[in-house]
Order: sequence, then structure tokens, then C-alpha cells
Amino acid sequence: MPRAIFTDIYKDLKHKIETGVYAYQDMLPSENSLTETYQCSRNTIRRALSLLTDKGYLQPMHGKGVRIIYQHRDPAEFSIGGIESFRESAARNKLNVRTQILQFDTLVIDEKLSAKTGFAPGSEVWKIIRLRYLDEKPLILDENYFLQSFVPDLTPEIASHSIYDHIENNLHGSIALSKRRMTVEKATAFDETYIELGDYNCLAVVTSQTFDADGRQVEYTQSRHQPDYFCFYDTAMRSHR
Amino acid sequence: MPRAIFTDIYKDLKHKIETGVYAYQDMLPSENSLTETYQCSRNTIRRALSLLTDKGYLQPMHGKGVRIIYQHRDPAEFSIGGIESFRESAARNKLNVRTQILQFDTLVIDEKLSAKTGFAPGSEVWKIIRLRYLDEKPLILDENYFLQSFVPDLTPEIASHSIYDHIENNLHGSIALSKRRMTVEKATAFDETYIELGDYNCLAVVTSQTFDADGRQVEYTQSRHQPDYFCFYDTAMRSHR
DNA sequence: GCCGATTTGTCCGTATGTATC
DNA sequence: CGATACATACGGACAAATCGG
Repeated sequence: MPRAIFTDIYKDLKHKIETGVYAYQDMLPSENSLTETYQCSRNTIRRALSLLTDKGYLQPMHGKGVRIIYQHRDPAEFSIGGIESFRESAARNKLNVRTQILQFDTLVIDEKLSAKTGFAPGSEVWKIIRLRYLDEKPLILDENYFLQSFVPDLTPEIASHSIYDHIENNLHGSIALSKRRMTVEKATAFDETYIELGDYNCLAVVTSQTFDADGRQVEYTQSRHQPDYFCFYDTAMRSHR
Repeated sequence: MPRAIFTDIYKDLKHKIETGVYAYQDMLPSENSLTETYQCSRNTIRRALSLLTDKGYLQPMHGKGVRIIYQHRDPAEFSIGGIESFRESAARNKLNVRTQILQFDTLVIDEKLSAKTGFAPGSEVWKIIRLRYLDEKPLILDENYFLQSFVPDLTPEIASHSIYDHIENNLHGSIALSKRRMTVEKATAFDETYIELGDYNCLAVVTSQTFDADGRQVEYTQSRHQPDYFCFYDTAMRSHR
């Protein structure tokens, strides 16, 4: 786990910003004064600040100072952003969740599935289809493929809770990186069977590949979301093109 | 612009990865050997590598090396990611674009518009509605609000090309940061009038706020995309929670 | 307009820790 | 065990942008 100084400073400043100690449009203390309050080098401060900048909390201004640009957003909607599991998002939004397992199988990746999922042909994986409820409304249809050698002892019981918790708590390996792709797709008959779509005839679809610390692909997932409860946040700097 | 060493190295490595000099799943040369090939300090190398890591090109593995995890993706779809203007994306995908101006006005932000756009009440802005064609298909409906004091000399002529080019080339100010929010919304009558939706009854909607180097909000934009041509990429590290 | 102080941006060399092989 | 490789941290130097007098 990160016992690094810069992550501690990052978390402390993040908390101060989120709780309004530093408010929107305020200026952060200068880097030099922060080195004194945290008793560390300027490089370490700058590392913490760059994390906050990347996440859209800060805006550094050359020669002037660093401005806080974090704003609270309406927590009414269910949102995803960063790598956050369904349960984490739901907990953050104080919602009740339930998961129903529709399919739980093992299979070997063939050519066709390889093209779809990115796993090498011959890979042995778990295939799990789950229906996610928020406050008893069926809203998300998840199709997961997990590499069996990465998550050897998966059970429907575990899958009905959080697979990510299981991976991080009970296994040595940890997730390191995730690539996602967001599109809008027409609803299939399968979607309509399980998800309460209302008037919509399409869904928000997030497909993702997850890699472990060794760069091995360990997961492919497609999540199909009811549009009303889907929201994706992103913040981007225009630089280094 | 940025003639920083680490950006040059970043661009060079990025190019080598995209052109296959370093292929998917290959190992990058070690940081120490890169300091020799680029004749710079290890810090500078690490800075370039961290950019590539953030963008999903590299996966560093403690004690082992750095693996390339960049994969070419199908360029058939129109995609957005990072801060990239419509024209940049289209050019990257070698498509013909045309822009039709539906509305070009000046107005003053009132309370209601302030809540929607994030501009302070009383702000004087341009309001522009544009319809974007790709290969003569009307696919994107853009509603832009630009702060007039930031882009004083806007004309319909300029708006029909790229406003971003105009800002970066002709004005001193430059865009620094953009926050975006992606949702799926039911199509309105206005949408259906202009966009070829086919069977879809909804669209992919991207709303964004853009800030200049001083942290002033200078733009609010809502882009409504035909689902077939919308794709949003993202890559995230699980760390520093 | 100039100058000096402040602040952020870039870069370096070095040292130490930790994981892998 | 030692060698290699990435991770963290420090202190110093200079550049570039800004601001006040």
C-alpha cells in the first residue's frame, strides 16, 4: 500500500478542498509555504499537486499561484469516473444495491471471443452475467470475463457481492490499469427482458479491459446501463500534443 | 509552445509506439538506458513515461520493466478523448466535415442560464448553435456559449470553421482545462429536426466547461451526438484512493 | 517602463527503498 | 546473495511569468 509522502499530502489537500477549507476559486498556499507546513521538499509537494490537477481539483497558473477549481456536483445521479466499482459508486451515493446472477460459467476463449474480449485464444475464463439493482430497480446488465488463473476461487456467492473487493482483499494480485470505451447502443431483446428501459430504445454501454500489475489482461467487461442512471465524468488538460 | 525536453521525449516515444517500433506487450528499454539514448536525467525520462502511462500506452512493473499496452483501435468510428476539437478528430479519422450555423447571438447570462452553464449571472456571452456534418451526414448538434471578453471578435464565418483554431492562433489566451460530463438523453423535437437519428430515440450528450489559464470559465458547450458515430475512450489507473 | 521579489515550470545529480531476477 | 529496474525523496539551479513599487 502507498505509504508515500506525496499520497498523504494529496489525500490531505483533497480532503481540505472537498470540505471547503479551500473553496472554489480560492488560491492554494504557494508551493514554498506548503513545503514548510508539510516539512518536505518542493518536488514532493508538486507531485501531490499534479495529482490534484489531473483530477480537476486545481489549476496552476504560471507566475501567479494555484487556483482551486473543484466544485461539488449534484450527487443525485449515479455516476462513474476513475476506476470505481458499482458498489463503491452506490455507497458514495448512499443507495441500496442488489445483484442477481443470470449466468455463471467457465469457458475457453476461441477466435471469435478473442476478438471481442482481447483475451488470447485458449485462455480459461469465468463468464458471468449479472443484473444490478439500485433501490430495487434493475438498471445495469454486466457481462464479465475474468481470467481464471487470476481469480481462481470465484463462486456465485462472491460474484453476487463485489468481485473487486474479493480480488483486492483475498488475493495477492491487484488491479493496476483499466481502459474503457463508452458508446450508445440499441437495446437488444435480452436487454429489454431484464432492464427497465421505459421509453428508451438504447443504452449506455461501457466496455473495459483491465490489466494487473504485470500487464496481463485479467478482465473484460461490458456494462449496459439504463440511460437515466448513467453519467460519466472526465477532466482533461490541453497540453503535450 | 512547449519546447520542454520531456515533451519531446514523450512525443518521440509515443510515435515509436504508435508506429510499432515498440509493439504491444513488448518491453520498453530501461529508464537508465533511455537516459543514455536521450542524453538527459532519469527524472526527465520518468516524466515522459508517466505521461504515456497516464494515457494508457505503458504499464510500469516494479523491478521488472515497462510494458507497452497500447493497441491500435478501429479508426472507423468517430471518437473523442482528451481535449480534441471536432475538426481535429475528423482530420485524424480522415473525414470530410461541414458546419452549418443555426443560431448566432449575443446574450447576457441570467439566473437560469447561470445554473445551466456555470457562468456568473451578468456575463456577456456568444450563443451559437451549430450542426456538424460528417461526410454530408448531420450527426452532431452543438450548443456553445463563449465568454465574449475571451473571444471578442467572433463571427459566423469563424464559427463555421474551428473556433478553437481561432482562439489558439489569433488570441493570446489559451485553453487550459476542460471538465466533461457524458450522458444519454431522449431526443427532443429539435434533435429530430436536424439529426439523422434512424431508429434511435436518444443521443449521446457531452456537456463541458472549459477554463482558461487564469481559471476563468470561458466556455460552456453541449454536444448532442448521433449514437452510431459516438465513442468515448478513457483510461484510468487504480491508485491514490 | 524597469527592477526585484514571488511563484510556478523544468531539469539535474544523488541517495535510498523495494521488487524482481 | 548481488545485479537490475522501478519508486520515492531531497536539494539545488535556472527559466519564465507575474506583480508591486
